[in-house]
Amino acid sequence: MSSRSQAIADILTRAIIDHRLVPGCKLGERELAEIFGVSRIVVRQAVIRLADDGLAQIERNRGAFVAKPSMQEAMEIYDALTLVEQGVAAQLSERLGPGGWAELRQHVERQRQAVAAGNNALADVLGQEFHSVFVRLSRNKVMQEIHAQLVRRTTLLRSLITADFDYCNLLDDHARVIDFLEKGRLKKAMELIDTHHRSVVRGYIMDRAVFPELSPREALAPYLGGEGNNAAASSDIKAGAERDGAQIYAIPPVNLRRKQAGDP
Amino acid sequence: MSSRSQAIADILTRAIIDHRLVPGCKLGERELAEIFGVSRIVVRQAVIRLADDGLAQIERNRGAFVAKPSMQEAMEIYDALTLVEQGVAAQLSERLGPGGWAELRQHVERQRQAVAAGNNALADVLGQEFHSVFVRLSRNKVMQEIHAQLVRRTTLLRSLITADFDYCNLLDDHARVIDFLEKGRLKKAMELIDTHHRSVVRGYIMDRAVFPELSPREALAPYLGGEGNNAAASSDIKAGAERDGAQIYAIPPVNLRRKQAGDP
DNA sequence: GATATGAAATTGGATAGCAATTCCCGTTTT
DNA sequence: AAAACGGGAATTGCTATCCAATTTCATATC
Repeated sequence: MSSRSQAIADILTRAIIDHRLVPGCKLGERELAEIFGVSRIVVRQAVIRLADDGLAQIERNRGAFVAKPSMQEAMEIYDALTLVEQGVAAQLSERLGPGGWAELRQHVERQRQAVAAGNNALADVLGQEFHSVFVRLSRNKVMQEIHAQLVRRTTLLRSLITADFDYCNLLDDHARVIDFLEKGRLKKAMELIDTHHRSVVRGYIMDRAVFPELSPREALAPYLGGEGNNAAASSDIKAGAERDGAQIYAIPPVNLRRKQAGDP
Repeated sequence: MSSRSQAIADILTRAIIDHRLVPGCKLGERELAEIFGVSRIVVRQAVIRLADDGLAQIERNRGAFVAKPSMQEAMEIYDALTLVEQGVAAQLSERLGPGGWAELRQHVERQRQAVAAGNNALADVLGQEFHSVFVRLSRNKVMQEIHAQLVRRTTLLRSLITADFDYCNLLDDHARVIDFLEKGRLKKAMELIDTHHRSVVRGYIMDRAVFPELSPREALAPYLGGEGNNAAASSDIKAGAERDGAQIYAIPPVNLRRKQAGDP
């Protein structure tokens, strides 16, 4: 099925979006090869995949590092995500059948229950999944893959900021988008998608990095042994015992929106 | 700047979108390694890149082949392309300044001259380039990269079909899109983008291959300038007449996903 | 203290080789 | 004779080791 380098690329991707490997973290070939018990070449192939996905960056003769996106790039990613989801919304508003709307509502309901149960980690995962389900209903695999990549990159961005999400509010957005779309109020839905993402980015501006830096060996340990896929179960990471020396990657509080530099 | 495998991936990409390597063509590791004078490992890394781009497919223990997209996938690619360009159109209709509109019109004018001169090859290249310029004006690098990949895949599709394009007609579409957008008639413009792409797909009849099948050695010969690994030398194989621009190629000859370090 | 220098570490790549899988073709069986 | 079978031949996935180029860091020198 999947080659070994693909498997390793998947694990690294998982570790990155789980915030176990934080931006800037060195991905040394020799070290990773030892951790995974493979040769360096396999690791290199995996890292190339990550770089093509925008999750790592390779500097010649220096090695690979978990990508550290700039604020500019962060906004571009969210703009692209908005563009894609607005487009999908336009398609769904014309094409989606009752079953599709039901699936979306069911997903929102599951997230609502998670919030009610106080399971914020699960709610967070479901909140992200909603967008993927949304795009999946377009039945366009190419679009799905593009969207999935963008989502991975937004997840990476969360390592750089403290997100203080208001789950209820975002959840409400999801439900309202469904309502608007099913009633054919496409324009309203698209506006809401835009403001939804903007509100997420606004949460990003807040302040400082909170995820502790782990060594790759520590970070990857959970993915190696019994293959226990407890991503959703793993509760929040302790923010307090953070290494002081870690360079804080503060995102300057810039105005978010579309006013670009060369805007006439 | 770029590693060896990246350079080879670029050449292979170029050869594929130039229709010198046709879908289904075997990309044997040993053969390519011999052609490029590198080891198999470098070739494999390059081929993995192509596969991630959707330009090749790798079958375990069988090897890599130039991708042979299905009709379903072809439609999905064009749907995705339509979605992206409609979204960009919506952004540009609000944001783009006079300089941007002028650049677009200038591009159309150049293509018109090419058509008038009977240089169909150049007109074809310029026609594709228009879409890239269009997206570039959104000033969103992430979006540009997504779009560029989609364009590469549509170019691949042309190896599979008998296309007899009406350049004048498509050219006219470009001009009309600009007109609509500049006048704020966004909806009209978006409809036109849709029908524009649909008219291209309609020309696609995936019955027979129209491009002759070359052996990889023959196909790649033109890109191997004098033993040096100068990938840039391969830029003007087909659009040889067009050297003035030098700023952007019809299809980005490199995979732009890797971020360059000196990004201001 | 600032700079030049050299050793250590790391990456990019080459080569040889091995196990596994698939392909091909001749042989055997029905 | 046609189908089933089986054993190389070829190819891929991967390992191990080695080498060159580059970066980095520590030391020596001015």
